[in-house]
Amino acid sequence: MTTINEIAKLAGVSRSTVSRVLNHDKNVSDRTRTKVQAVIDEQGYQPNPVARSLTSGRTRVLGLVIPMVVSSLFRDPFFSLLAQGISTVCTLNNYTLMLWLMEPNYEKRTSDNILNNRLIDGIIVASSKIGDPLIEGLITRKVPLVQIGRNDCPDVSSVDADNIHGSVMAVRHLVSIGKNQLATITGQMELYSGRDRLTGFKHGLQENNLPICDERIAFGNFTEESGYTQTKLLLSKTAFDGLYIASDMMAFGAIRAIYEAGLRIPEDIAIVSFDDIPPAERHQPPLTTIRQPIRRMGSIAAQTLIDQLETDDTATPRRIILQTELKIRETTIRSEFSNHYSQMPVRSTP
Amino acid sequence: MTTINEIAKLAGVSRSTVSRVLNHDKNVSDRTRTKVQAVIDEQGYQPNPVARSLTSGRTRVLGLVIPMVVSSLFRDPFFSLLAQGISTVCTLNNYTLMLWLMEPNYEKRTSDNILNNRLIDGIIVASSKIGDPLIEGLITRKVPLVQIGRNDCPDVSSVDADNIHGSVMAVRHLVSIGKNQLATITGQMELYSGRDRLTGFKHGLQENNLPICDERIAFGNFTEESGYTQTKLLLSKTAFDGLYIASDMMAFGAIRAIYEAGLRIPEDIAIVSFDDIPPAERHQPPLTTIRQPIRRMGSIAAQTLIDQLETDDTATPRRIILQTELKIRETTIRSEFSNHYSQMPVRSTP
DNA sequence: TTTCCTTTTGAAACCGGTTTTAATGCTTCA
DNA sequence: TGAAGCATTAAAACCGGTTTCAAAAGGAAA
Repeated sequence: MTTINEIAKLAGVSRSTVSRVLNHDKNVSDRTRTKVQAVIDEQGYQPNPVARSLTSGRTRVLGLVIPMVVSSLFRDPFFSLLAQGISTVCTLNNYTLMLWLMEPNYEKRTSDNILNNRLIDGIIVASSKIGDPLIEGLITRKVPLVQIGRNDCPDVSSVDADNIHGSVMAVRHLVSIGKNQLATITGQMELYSGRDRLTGFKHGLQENNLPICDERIAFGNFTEESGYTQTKLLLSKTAFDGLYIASDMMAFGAIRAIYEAGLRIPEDIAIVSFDDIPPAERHQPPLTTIRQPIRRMGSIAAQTLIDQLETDDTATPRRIILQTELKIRETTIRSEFSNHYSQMPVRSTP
Repeated sequence: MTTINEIAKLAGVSRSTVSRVLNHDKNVSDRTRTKVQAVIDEQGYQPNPVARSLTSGRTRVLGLVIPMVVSSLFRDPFFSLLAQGISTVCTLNNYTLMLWLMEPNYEKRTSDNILNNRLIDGIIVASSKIGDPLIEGLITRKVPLVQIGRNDCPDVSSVDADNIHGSVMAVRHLVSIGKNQLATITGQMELYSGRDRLTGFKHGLQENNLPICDERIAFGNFTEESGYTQTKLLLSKTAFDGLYIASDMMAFGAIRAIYEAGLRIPEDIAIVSFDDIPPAERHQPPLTTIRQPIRRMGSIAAQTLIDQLETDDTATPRRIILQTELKIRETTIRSEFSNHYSQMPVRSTP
């Protein structure tokens, strides 16, 4: 691999000069610059980023941590979309992305790896648990950090969707279509997104003078599976005509459970969920859901982090909250042309 | 951040000695070793990996490239599972993972970034297109490489599922349940996995003395969407009682199309797909599919690459082909207790 | 032509490690 | 007691860049 010394020799200058040309330093005469640049181009020379990093202290590498609290979480398109948003911004800014998937089995180990890794300029942590030691560690070590999802610590930058307001909108919508016995299935209570969506649900009930009944609150963990089982649980112990469920994935499970119970959607139970991942629209029936701009959250987080790094201002935290949007589809309002399953053959006798 | 010099000073030795202790060099007296180690532990000193890399030429970073030929591809759990497998092996071996998602819009740009990036010791490329210039570039630059998915070049290591044999099994199964008018929807022909599954399908037909009819071959691209549209296309132009479709995601689309056409599964059309991603089993109806061990492909690829790097033997390519398995579910054989949709309410009149 | 100032360039120091080479100290043995 | 041999350690060179500092070159003014 060619080094700066060889380029210097070929161009007949010192390596300081080559370095200046590489870094667009103005203290180089035009004649020298063109001469050196010609050699660089001819040799297809690229400076060694490791050597560069050693002096500059910068690597142009960002870290992305995705805790797989439940390993199946990553199957959820949420993280794919997030990664896409982040990756694109990195590419456009000539950064590269280092990925850590935190499997529960190796949580401690991965966490240590991340903390001891000095290759990254900054890090994005997606939906970490409340009080996650990794976050504490990153803060102590002053690693520039942007969290996806809100956090308590006001010193940390974060990008989040307005979970509370989104949830209020969900309740309003259910009320507006005449539902008044509302139940909810929450996400994980270890995540702010899980808590906030429950808080918003309660706000919504209060706002509409509806009672908050504990037996109409079931606790899920964002997985399809938990959506299914918690819906069954709710159905078994209480009556309700509207369900606010904290993620689309869980809604898929809920719909299964509701159909298996022989109930109609939305006539018997209307459902509003949260996320609006791509399959939400394709699903039968298509989900009414609170859309959060997942991919955009990723790109904004990356852009924020890069801005902080490039302006050398990692001290002042930036906290960004993105608005959500109610997407009305057929789990709350049956469209005129809707035909959930109506063309699907019902099984003849076994 | 503490450096080796400070440790040396504190321990009252030269930095060479500290370096020896760090690298478990035997030429250090026990007395000195304990003394130095004590200081290291006390200070919580970790050597700077960038500086280390500069001399060692190793970074302990692996690259992972996921071309998003269709941007929606990454929504497919295939890549999530693959990434999981790779990530776990990296963590266990103290490697870190650098991720590139190749968006079609920035393909050239990303490709250049990857090629000019000298931070990685080796790279794993997942389902690259046939003749992908990135691969050529990596080979020319002698970057240690493992491909997920087969390739023509015998010099490159690869990990692949046995697409051809798996497809033959699919046909055998369809024939075994009495189907003899078989159609197929292929994956992308730019991918070996797409081609091989078609090849296997044809082998299967020949083996069973069934004709190969061009109008029963439709060309998809692995997306749910293409599964839907290509199934409609097939239904419109030919009759068939068995469908071999090259991915689970496409099968989801195909099922939609078949139900919309008012046909029964598996009575009118039986379906075998490929992959066995997690939703395949949960789907209604659950998919009969050829299982490929996706996560394991990822971990084997990573382990192979790491082995090659650590044994300094990146010259001899290793080509690994993993066996597939037929998972029989309800898109080919209705179970006794099956109840596809039978409990789901059919829409009353609008 | 000389002087002074501004550009431009090269030499040297540095980033934080590893590795080679040379020096030191300690044993061992004649 | 002195020389040889070995284990241990320090000094120095190196990895491939950037940056500081000083020197050289060039140009303008006197």
